[in-house]
Amino acid sequence: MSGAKPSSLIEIERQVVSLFADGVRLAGLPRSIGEIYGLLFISAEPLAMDDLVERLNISKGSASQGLKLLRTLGAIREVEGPDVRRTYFEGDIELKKLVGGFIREQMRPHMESGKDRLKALEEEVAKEEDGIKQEFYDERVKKLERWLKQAKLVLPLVQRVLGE
Amino acid sequence: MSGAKPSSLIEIERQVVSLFADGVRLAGLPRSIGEIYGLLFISAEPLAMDDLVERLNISKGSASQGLKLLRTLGAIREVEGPDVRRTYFEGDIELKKLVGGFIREQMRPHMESGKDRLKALEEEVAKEEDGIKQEFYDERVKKLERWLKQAKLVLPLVQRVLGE
DNA sequence: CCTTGAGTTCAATAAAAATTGAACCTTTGC
DNA sequence: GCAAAGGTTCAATTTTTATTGAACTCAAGG
Repeated sequence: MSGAKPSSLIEIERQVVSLFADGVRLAGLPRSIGEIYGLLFISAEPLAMDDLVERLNISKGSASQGLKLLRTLGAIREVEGPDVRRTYFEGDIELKKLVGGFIREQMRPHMESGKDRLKALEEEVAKEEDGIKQEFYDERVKKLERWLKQAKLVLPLVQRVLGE
Repeated sequence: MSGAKPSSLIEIERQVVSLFADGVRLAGLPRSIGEIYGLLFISAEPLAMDDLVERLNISKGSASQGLKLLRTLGAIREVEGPDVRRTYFEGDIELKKLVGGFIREQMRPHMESGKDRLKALEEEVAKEEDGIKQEFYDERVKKLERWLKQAKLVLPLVQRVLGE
């Protein structure tokens, strides 16, 4: 009953956590991911999983999975902390890196599979007997291929612009 | 029992519909939106709501709501069709316009509200008594403001690049 | 080796989001 | 002015997604 637990959040933290919780939704990520990143972002000291569980009122499971995803995105980093038994984390606050990780992990895979599916579609169009229809379908598939190419062009550009 | 209903989709249509159904998820939109847009995209003739309901096996409600959203995004266009009583639609196939509509309708509003929330956060930080902490929080808030500015910078750039 | 605590996994559950369908407008043709 | 058809709305339901929590692994200390 001695060390007062610094549980729950102060108003500033609450606002930042909520801001990120909503923010990540726009990237299709679950709320808890945003909460975890948000608290790490606004914390001067690195935090261990237990801190996140306690202060955000989330389960050990959520915290563990959230930290895993954030690590693969390169959004957080493992650092040393007061207790050598624990793994501590701090947020990476370079927008470029966050966006880069998101593009690499969440967007590229979709685009790759899209490429394959377009290929299959092309083959299907080749089978079409009606010449008029075939030409129309072919035009549309070409349009899709152009879209994919443009998307591939834009992503690195975005990353470059975010690199200050 | 005379006019055979051209219900369900041919393989090419099925693939395109499925491609868009998955594709729009990455923009956080519901599957049915992608299906509707996909079928319009791959149809040479404009379609009315009833056609979508029948061929995609979705409810009138979904079709109506889906068409509404796609119209506000500027992704589809109302056109004349064989039956004067009905409203027919065709897909707009300019990527620039699709992305533009998405940015305008789905991203800008979030960014606007983000601006307000950052303002509120700034005020909260101003109340912080501990000077050291205040400086740290202030730095982070400034970082967030820079992020927002960069996002505002990138969006028009993306739109411009997609303009061929 | 046995205990303790950090961290992971995953089936069960809760929460959120999309979809349905029936009731309700609205316009048109008679 | 009313029947019929296109279209919309929204509460109820289904489906999907996120979260929990209990059982587990693993490493370190005694």
